Amino acid sequence: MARAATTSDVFNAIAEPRRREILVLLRAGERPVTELAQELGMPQPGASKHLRVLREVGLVRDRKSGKQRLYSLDARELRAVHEWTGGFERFWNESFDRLDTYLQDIKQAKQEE
Amino acid sequence: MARAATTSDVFNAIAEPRRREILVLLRAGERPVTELAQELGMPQPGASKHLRVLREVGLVRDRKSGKQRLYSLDARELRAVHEWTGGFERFWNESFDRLDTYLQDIKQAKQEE
DNA sequence: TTGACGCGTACCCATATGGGTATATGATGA
DNA sequence: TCATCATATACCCATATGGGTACGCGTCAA
Repeated sequence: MARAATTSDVFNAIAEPRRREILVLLRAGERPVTELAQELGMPQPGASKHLRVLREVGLVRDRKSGKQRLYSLDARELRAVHEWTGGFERFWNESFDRLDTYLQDIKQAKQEE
Repeated sequence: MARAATTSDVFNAIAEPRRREILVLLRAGERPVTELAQELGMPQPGASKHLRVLREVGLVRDRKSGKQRLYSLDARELRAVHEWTGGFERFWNESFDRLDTYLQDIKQAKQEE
């Protein structure tokens, strides 16, 4: 069954380093494929494929402009990832040495409810 | 060349829904593999494999306890993901309709420097 | 020492993935 | 209409991935 389709999951879409680079590049504004490919140091078809994945999960948009197709960022989906990881914030804030104690406190508090 | 090794990249490690579930489950405290497998509704070897990936990227730790091996969360690496996505915050906060204007403003401000 | 647990690994398999090259498609300008 | 530029697709390939099953290994109790 392999992994869930990349094209349907934002987490999977940003699992690719190149795609993350593309998103970062697009923060500076919309860009045509060729330019992105150049900045990534990869052939155009490769960039196009990555952009397709990003488009299908909704992380980028495109609009035609003459012969070109300009891609732009649509970061809304990234918010979900940000919030999901945010759900672990108290765990990385806790000193790891104290984590055990911390968990025991929670457990105990729960039993006392 | 396929994708970068899952075992070396946190983004890749959390691209798997099951692995994300495991992390969530571990927020409640350390657990043995069998229990996790049960809660995930998957055979133990499968859970072990996912746990191995999580361990190799440093998202979980394990300690032996008699016949069991207890896994616990180490969310520190998730912070990187949280911060990376956080770098896009201003983009999902901006109304998308206004994004163009926003970018132009930035561009103009830059030229005026 | 033996048997039962709890777990990690080895294998095998179907499939998704990313890269590369060639080529189809679309739009523009002469 | 034709040549050209900008992109997307179609293929082909090597490889990583996740799932399932069988099994090896260490630990504990009797």
